[in-house]
Amino acid sequence: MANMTQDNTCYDYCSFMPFCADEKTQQARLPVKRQFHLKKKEALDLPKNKFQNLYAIQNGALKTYHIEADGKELIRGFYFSGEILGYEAIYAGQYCFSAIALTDTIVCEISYDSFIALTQSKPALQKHAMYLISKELNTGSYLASVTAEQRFAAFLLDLTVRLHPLKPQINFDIPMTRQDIGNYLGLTPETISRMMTRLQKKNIITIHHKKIQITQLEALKKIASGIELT
Amino acid sequence: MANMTQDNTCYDYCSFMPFCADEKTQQARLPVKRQFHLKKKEALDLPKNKFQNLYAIQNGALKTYHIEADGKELIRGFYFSGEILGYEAIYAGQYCFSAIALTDTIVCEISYDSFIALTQSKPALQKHAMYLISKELNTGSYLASVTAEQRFAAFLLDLTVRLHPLKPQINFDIPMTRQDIGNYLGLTPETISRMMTRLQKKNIITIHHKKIQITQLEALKKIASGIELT
DNA sequence: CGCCGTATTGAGCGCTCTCAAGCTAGGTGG
DNA sequence: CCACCTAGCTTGAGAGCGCTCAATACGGCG
Repeated sequence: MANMTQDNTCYDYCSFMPFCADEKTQQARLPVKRQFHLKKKEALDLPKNKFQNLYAIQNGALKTYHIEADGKELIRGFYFSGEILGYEAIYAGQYCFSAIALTDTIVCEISYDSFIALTQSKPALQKHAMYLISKELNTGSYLASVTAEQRFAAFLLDLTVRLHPLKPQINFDIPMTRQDIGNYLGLTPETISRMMTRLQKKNIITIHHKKIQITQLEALKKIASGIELT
Repeated sequence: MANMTQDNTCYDYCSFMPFCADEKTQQARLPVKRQFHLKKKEALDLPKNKFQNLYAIQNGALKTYHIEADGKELIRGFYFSGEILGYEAIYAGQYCFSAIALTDTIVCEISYDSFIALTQSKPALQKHAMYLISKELNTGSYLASVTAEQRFAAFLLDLTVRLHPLKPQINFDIPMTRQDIGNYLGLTPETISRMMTRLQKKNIITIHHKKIQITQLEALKKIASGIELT
């Protein structure tokens, strides 16, 4: 059962659970090949030059990135508890990115072939698979927003939902650095810092280091959607 | 056979062909519900509030967009011959965007349920389906590029491949307006125009209105990847 | 306690936007 | 067939947002 760690700590939610456990029998259906317990800043060991596994983040947070021709790191995305990493690699047939844990993280390795075989047997599971990958097509749509404030506000809203899939939280720890946020949003860490101060001065959020509280959720949504309050 | 129009004009390629015709028997497998012959600027009729079809662009070009809270149009993507529109809507259960033809375009409407049923029967087809949707996850990755010149160069390279899937072309007609390109890349039409003149002055491309020729492909790739030549 | 990665804040610059004016091409109607 | 008309494109000048560079402060970890 993928949402149960080896030390029997039970986590609430994994989008991959329908593939791992039968609703009635609670029997495992999709075997977890390996389970990684990554420390903060530890890299996820992805096979070179061949795609063969999907990775379910059971608990924690990861970033994926790759190094550009000019040597700069480019962050492609963040993955949190219950999310699946690896769909992008199906097309290329290999993982054209690296992944690093942002906090201590538990990851389940799942064979893509067994995954396909399992969805073959159950139409409902295949629909769920399509649902999950379609969901990923919709992530990061706010990267198209124009201003830095808009993009950053949308990013915070994204975190409220994705860090706690079962119940959105307005109080949480930001797991990544200002640099990572900036890289992902196409901004500099200085700009992220300035946006934090600006939103705090507007009494929309409260920030202490990694801890953030959203005090005016609706105002934040308005900023994210481009409706500025003067 | 989905890559054959009603007037018997045969087009070279459609990524959905494996679903429509059996390689050996050439028999139709996935029925095309409706075929739309859209004139330039004509909207594709998408069902409201329910997702139930995928749309294969048999020939032509479309843009998808949606209207932001502040009333502005935001272009989400372009779709060309052989590409499939609709995967993003699986997640939300509805089409949260509109689609408009950029040129005269032929579109095949395919039932999502029959599509799922067909992939159930053939593992190879399901893998192909996953391959196609994974491909879409990788589109537009260059939107993260920093400078306007980089993004525009990458956009041109994208067009060389996607406008002619069988054989990349360095001579082609740009099907969309400067405004559409700018909107998609997060730039203004003026900036697009300026980038065109700049690349032309560098003797990397030649542009006359909609007609473009890429005269130095490698130089364009270098610009797209951030390696500037001084 | 001291170190180093991370974060904040400020000053000045540059890329892209905004606004505006002219230009081009294609379509329409007389 | 031509004059007009309009949407789209080009080009220029000035403004502003976010970047660069730099100095300082903070905090986790040994």
